[in-house]
Amino acid sequence: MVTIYDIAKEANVSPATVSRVLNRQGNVRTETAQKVLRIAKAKKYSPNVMARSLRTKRSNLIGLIIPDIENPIYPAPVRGIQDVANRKDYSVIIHSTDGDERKEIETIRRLSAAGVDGLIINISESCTLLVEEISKLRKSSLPVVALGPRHPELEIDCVSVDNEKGAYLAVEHLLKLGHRKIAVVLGPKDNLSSKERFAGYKKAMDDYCAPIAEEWIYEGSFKLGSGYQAAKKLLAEKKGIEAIFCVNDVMALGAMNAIQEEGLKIPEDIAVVGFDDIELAALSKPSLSTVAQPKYESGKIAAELLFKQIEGAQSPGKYYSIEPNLVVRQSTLKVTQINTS
Amino acid sequence: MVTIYDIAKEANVSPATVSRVLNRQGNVRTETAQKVLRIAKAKKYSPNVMARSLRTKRSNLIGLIIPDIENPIYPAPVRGIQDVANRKDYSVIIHSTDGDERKEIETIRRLSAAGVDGLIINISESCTLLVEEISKLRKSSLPVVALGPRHPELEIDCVSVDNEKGAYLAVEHLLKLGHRKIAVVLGPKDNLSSKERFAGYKKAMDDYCAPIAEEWIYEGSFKLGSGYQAAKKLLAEKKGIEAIFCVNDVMALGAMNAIQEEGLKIPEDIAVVGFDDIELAALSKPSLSTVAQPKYESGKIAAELLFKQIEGAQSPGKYYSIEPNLVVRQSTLKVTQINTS
DNA sequence: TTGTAAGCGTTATCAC
DNA sequence: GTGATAACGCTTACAA
Repeated sequence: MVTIYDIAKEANVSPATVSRVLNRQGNVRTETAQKVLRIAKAKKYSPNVMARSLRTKRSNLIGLIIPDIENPIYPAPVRGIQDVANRKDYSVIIHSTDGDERKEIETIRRLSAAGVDGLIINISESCTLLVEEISKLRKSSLPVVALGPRHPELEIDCVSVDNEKGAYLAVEHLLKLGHRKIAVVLGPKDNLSSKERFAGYKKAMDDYCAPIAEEWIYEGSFKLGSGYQAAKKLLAEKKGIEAIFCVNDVMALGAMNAIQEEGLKIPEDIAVVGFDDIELAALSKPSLSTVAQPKYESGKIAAELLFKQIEGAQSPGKYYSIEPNLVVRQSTLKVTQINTS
Repeated sequence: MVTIYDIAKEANVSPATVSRVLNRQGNVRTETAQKVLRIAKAKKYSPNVMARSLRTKRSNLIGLIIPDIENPIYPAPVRGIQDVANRKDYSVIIHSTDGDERKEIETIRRLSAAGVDGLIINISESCTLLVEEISKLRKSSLPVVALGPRHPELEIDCVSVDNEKGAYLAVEHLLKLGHRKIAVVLGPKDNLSSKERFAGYKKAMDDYCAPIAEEWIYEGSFKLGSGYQAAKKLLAEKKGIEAIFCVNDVMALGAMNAIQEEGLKIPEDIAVVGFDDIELAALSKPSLSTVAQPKYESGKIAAELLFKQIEGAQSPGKYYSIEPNLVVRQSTLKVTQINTS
């Protein structure tokens, strides 16, 4: 490994000067600077990042904590984060914690000990210990931003899609199509996104004076199978349901499978709408109406907020809400529209 | 920040002793050790990783370079790598380089300068500069393993699915079903996986004495649209094709869309088989027969190989081939089988 | 069993 | 403009 001392010796200058040149701090004669640069290049010098970090307290690393990179909603925001980080000469360390609070806390500690310059965390459930841990980070003045639903007690920058509004759009769409008996398939009960989306469902139903029956509400797990189960159960009970709003696409796909297995037609017999707009949604038969959220964008914005903090800005714990938009496809077309499309 | 000096002072011992305790090196009286541990805990000491790395030349970081985390074939191996790394108290830095050789080389340099203890690289195309760069790493004795197709000139550990065999299985399956005129939709022409899969196609055709026509070979881009285009073209030319083998599922899905648009039935009129077994494959209508590869596993194995090197094993540039397996679904059922299933 | 002290490769504060 | 030199926080011979 070649150090600034090696270069200094060869250039007949002090290591300090070499450092100054390499960091373009000025205050060096152009001649000397060029000599140093030339030698550094010849010797293929590359700075020791560890040593530099030790001195400067900057690692050019940011940490990212998500539940699971295998969940198809994460790769896009991750890529958004990578892109802005890499452009700033930063690398990103990614941990999948399965939304397990203990793992999350452990990872937070590990990463802050590793000296990351900032942290982006996706909080899926509201856990008190986790919230405490994050508050500690804030106090230690490590830049942090939350990606995903905001936790009410957490005073940190947060970027998330407006889940309530998205759900409202989806359900309103069903209502406008003339449906009244609209079932809803939720995620795990502590899940923040699910809660927000459920709130949107209720608001839309209220606004359109559609009564909500307890028996239309099904608590799922975000997984394909649970959407399938939900639809099977809902149909078996013969509640006369006209449409189903699933709080994510994966469950909606499962539900569609179940509905078709029962010999019913979508959307003629039952309309289905999801949430997320995963790639699959456009390709299923029928294609799935859903709520799209700019996922890459949300990662990008989160990273930009983080870098603002890293570069010294005070973070007021602002909430950046991303506008969702409704994507109408075949799973909710009016019957009369079907032949036309 | 609390350092070992703070603890040393409070415990009336030397920093060296604190270090010994914290690293459980033994040679410390149990009493002293316990006192140190207690104080460290009370003061919420956590070691400065930068300083430690500077001394030990170990960062507990590994780097991972892939084309694009948004490509659905990567999250699973990534997760496999994360899991084995995290269990060993390592974190993983992930870069998406879009398979751009310049970015790849830049990232390799950045990561090795950052002091990662090892590198896992997914090489999708065979670029001479990249190969050179990787050889350099090997010479500098940085542990490296390749994930994905092996580059012939590269003497490094490599784990990849046996693409040729997988393709062979897929095409053999079609042949056994009685098809002879089997078209193939390839990826970009320099892509290594695509080449290997094409080789499997040819071998199977040869083995079953099925002639191959130049006009059945279509060069795609791995993207949905290119599968669609391919099928449209193949059908328009009326070559009497009976089946299509697409070297990845995404193109196969596109092809199925096109076939159905042309009013043809799958598999009655045309059979389709893909490669990858992405989640979508099971859910499409009809569901897609394809070649599955244990993706999570492959990441896991790659990481395990890397850690063997990190822990001191010599790497002989071994090639670990992962067995693919054929998944038969509706897109290739014999007509007579369809009603039964 | 414990302490002293010399680095690891930088950066940054002084002087000159 | 440039050069000593003292950190940064840790590990590890070598002494004691």
